[in-house]
Amino acid sequence: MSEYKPTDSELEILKLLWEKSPRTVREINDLLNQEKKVGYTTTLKIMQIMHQKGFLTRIKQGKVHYYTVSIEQQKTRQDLLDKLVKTAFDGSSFKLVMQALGSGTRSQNELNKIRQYLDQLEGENHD
Amino acid sequence: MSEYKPTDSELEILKLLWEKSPRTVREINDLLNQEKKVGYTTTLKIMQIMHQKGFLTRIKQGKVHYYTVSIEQQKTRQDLLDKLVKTAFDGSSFKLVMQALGSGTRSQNELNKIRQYLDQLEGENHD
DNA sequence: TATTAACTACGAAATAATTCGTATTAATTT
DNA sequence: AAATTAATACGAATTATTTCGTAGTTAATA
Repeated sequence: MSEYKPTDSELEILKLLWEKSPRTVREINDLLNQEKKVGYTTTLKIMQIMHQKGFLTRIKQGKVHYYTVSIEQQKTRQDLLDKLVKTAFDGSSFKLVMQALGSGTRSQNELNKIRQYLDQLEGENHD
Repeated sequence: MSEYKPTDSELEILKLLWEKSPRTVREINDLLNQEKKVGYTTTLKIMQIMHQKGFLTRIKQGKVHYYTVSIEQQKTRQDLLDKLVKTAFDGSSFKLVMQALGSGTRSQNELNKIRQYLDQLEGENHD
């Protein structure tokens, strides 16, 4: 039940690897540079640290390393949500949901999907 | 439309000041120390920085400063949510809501309040 | 008024995250 | 096989945050 709290830079890399794994440092760095200027060795270093933290696995092929993400996106998202709930929403995920619903217009479709999900949750509760 | 991104320590202090303002550094530090050990000058320094950043206003009375929080809890929460949506939920607050709903059992009452709110949002959309 | 107690200001150490330069190593090309 | 290219490893500089010691100031008290 360990908790994944990647930093912002790590999250940018995780995002790309959840999209597609494995990738090399070169590939990740090229993708990152479509957004902002960042040196190759910077990306390398961060990926090495992530590997050390167990966020990534890697295999060597020739001289390059192929990195694969080893933590689940869903679990990581949950950990980040939990942290936010705890630090900024008095520990109440209900409050967080209400606030999140309030921001941004939502399509009919989304609203319905949320309703469906609520029904489903209610069904589960009634055991 | 400036964005409030308080650090974790700052958030702990903001929380106490949203609960009740104004308060002195001494009061805040005492409250913090109910949770964890933290030196007086540490708290002082952070509150000084928060003041400098415009998160807090203060008035001097005798030799003590009375600090008041000057940023809205709601807006701060929204900024933190927006950041999380952007960095970890592909920019989709819908995804965040769905995930947040999934975690933790919710009371009938909460479920109903969420439904009510959805209806309200739908009403607004239909104008 | 002198001493003490409590506060603020400020600089700097400690910690964490990011960035990058340089040395080294491995593969490819000439 | 020598030179070039492209990768990794690693240490150190940079930046941000947190922590705290010390000096100085203000107010209360002896």
